[in-house]
Amino acid sequence: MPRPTLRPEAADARAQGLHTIGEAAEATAVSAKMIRHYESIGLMPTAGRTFAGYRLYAESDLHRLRFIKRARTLGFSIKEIEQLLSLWDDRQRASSEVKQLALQHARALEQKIRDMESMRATLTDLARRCHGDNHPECPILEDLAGTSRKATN
Amino acid sequence: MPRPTLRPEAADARAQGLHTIGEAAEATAVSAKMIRHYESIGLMPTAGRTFAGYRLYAESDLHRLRFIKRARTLGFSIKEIEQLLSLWDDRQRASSEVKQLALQHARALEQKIRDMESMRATLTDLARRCHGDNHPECPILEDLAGTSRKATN
DNA sequence: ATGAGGCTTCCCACGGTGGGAAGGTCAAGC
DNA sequence: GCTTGACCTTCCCACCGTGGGAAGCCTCAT
Repeated sequence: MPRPTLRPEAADARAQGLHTIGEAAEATAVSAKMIRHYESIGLMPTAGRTFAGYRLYAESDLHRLRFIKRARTLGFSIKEIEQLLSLWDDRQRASSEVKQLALQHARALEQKIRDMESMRATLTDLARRCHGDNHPECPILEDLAGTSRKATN
Repeated sequence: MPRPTLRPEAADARAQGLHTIGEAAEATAVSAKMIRHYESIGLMPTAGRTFAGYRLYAESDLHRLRFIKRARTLGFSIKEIEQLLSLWDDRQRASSEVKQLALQHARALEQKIRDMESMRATLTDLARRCHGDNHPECPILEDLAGTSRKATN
């Protein structure tokens, strides 16, 4: 995704509606650190620069950053976001691939949720059976040590 | 948690019921790699060695490794496991601290579960509304791009 | 004695994010 | 004009937990 490197003066940049990385960060809730990172891994196109070397961002870049932010919030991995972005860039493509990605991710989430729910249930059960007083006996430690007779999961 | 460094011959070690790291790994489902790692970060005591430098593990070590394994399975972090182990080592201590740790961890899990459940719901909703056919319009991409009118979360 | 397979240490990778140092630049105020 | 402070740049390091792999010993069975 190469893009011509612009090298306007800073003042010109403002006039053209371009934003510095700090402004882009504020506008998209993606830290400047992460914006540079996304550029370095190719998730964002190589940013244009002022003569002084400051990165410049147009509205379309902010749009893309918000897309990434939203996808991260939904738990998509960087790899998955790469795919989503390429599908987004290529509007011609059928939506079935996108749906596929979304459902696959939803299934992965379901699995994780089940795992964590199981952990949570075990923990609250153990905690319920633990007096939590001065007595040394504690079902939680017993479970972890494998010395309790009734395993809870 | 220093422990006298034993330096028996390998044959002696077997006779004393000691295990190599590979045997310990198999017996506890903790990889040899991770056992060394846990030693390096102080979660496991410095292992005794044969003259040849091989690490040796007694039953109590396997016990501790199983404890760690179980706690990791329950999603405790290394830091939390450190605390749990110190509570375990010091049986005198009241069980209230353990209960505290368990409940705290359970609450953290609940939060994560809620977050992931929210993501999952959004994704399945978007997928449901996506035709998944050859048409380019796709609510999923629209949501990510922020162009859809009804946000789903 | 040889070879397979275990063990040792050491370094590197992942994903995703943050911290911080050292240095250049911009805009505002005097 | 010059200083000051906020911003930008690059670069390296950290976290957590785990795995991969290289190079070099060690042990045991044949």
